[in-house]
Amino acid sequence: MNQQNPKLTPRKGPKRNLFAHVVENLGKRIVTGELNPSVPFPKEADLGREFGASRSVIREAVKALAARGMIESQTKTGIRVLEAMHWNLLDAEVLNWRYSTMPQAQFYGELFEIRLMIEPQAAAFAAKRGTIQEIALIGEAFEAMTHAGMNKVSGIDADLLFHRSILAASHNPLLLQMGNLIAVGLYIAHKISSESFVVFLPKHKAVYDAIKRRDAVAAHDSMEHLLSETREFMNQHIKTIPAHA
Amino acid sequence: MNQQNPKLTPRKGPKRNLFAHVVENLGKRIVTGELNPSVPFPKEADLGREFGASRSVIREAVKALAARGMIESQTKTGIRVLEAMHWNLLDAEVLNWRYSTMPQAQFYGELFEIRLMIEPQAAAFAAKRGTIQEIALIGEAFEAMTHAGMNKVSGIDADLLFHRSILAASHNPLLLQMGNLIAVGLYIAHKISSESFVVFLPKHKAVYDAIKRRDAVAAHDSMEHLLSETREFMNQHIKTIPAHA
DNA sequence: TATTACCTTATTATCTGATAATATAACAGT
DNA sequence: ACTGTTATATTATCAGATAATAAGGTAATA
Repeated sequence: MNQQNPKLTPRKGPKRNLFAHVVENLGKRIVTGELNPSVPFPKEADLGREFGASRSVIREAVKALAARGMIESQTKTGIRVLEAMHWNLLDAEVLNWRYSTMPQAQFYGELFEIRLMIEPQAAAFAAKRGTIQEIALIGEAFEAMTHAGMNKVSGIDADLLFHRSILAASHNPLLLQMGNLIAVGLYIAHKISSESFVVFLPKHKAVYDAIKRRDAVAAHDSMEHLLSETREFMNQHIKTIPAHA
Repeated sequence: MNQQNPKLTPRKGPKRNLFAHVVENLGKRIVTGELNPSVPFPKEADLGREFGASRSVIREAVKALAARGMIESQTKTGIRVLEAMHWNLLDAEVLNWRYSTMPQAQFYGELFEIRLMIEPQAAAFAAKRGTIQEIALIGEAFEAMTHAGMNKVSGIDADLLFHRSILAASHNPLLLQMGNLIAVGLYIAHKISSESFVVFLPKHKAVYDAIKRRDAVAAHDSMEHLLSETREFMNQHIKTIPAHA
């Protein structure tokens, strides 16, 4: 009965998906530190008033954030933000919230540090353990990259698929979790420089070839090389880009 | 009004925390594959009947699982389980569900592969970037380990704190996420062999000393050594243990 | 036959207004 | 100062609505 008035929310306002809107709004406020463990968190009733949402929606949103380790809710005590060390930073949404509220270079730096720890070893595992079918999927992703040309979206998709296929071929389910991280990384990379993945096609091929011929050491090193070069390339371009949207 | 009857749930039954019980029950059924993308997921109404819970509780539980990437819910379509690649496997709860429903050795193997990728480099970063205060915390955690003696719980706590402090000193927030993974790993390790962390005290000290003297290479190598030795030790003991509880 | 437009329906999304449980705070008694 | 009791604010759960939406069926049309 509250937010329905079209004059109050004339356009662009969160019409449907109230739940998602509340989650995103609170999530972003938490990652920016506007809501933090030290300040009192709004009560369910306050949130309902603020968003013009019923208590059900608010409670569901609170549970969704709690499942990501960002808040905790207790009878009588109310809701409170947890320390950042408890957050599920590899969750796709949390990654996006952080990305959209952090200095681009810093976020990108964090991302690549992890990728450099994970992906070379994952490539080595893929070379050692990947089935023929799994390795064929890596090849298909590479083919898709070559055919994407300058098409940005399909380029990102293919690039992401390439890296995800390697994680899948490594036969460690925990590694697949890193896919989200790579996805955000690629999104940023292509935003910074759309031709980046064309430039690095040969280096992707080197990784694929190494995996295909079961050369774990070469797979490791070529992946490490690809990532280092990409990071270097981005560091040179990132300063030319103003603060992102 | 349904499950309240004390005769139906005489003891041990999920009296309070209905929400947590539903989340855990569904979560475990999903990780075991009993509920998977191919089979139709129960509707909200069915779940409410099964758990003797109101729709509110069911919906909140669904949102909590959806936030972990395990299910998706859509009007008219209903709920469906997502492919495992979308799950937040590093979430503390998901880790526990998987641990309690997987062969111990396999789970432990997955875990240590990741730890070996992450922690040596994290130790190197800690040596390079850690503040004096952060490194002091690592030292305190080590002291706590030495004083824990054979006290299992405080030993695990101190051990976990030791590794977490190193992650924190690495100054990459994404690495802190790995803390959950280490926590489960330590829990299993001490279950397999309670004296393990006494045996490895000197190797922990080596890591701490290297970080304290800002020797990144030594920090990396000593952490790698500690983890490799621990894994080896566990592999020798793990077969003597029957399937866990 | 194939395609499009419309209608029906099952299911989740949201709202409203209750009662119950519980942790903090205030208070009283020693 | 300490300990036990009571009040109160807040979340937890319940119950029963209406609204929105996507899937499937049906009919009109080319």
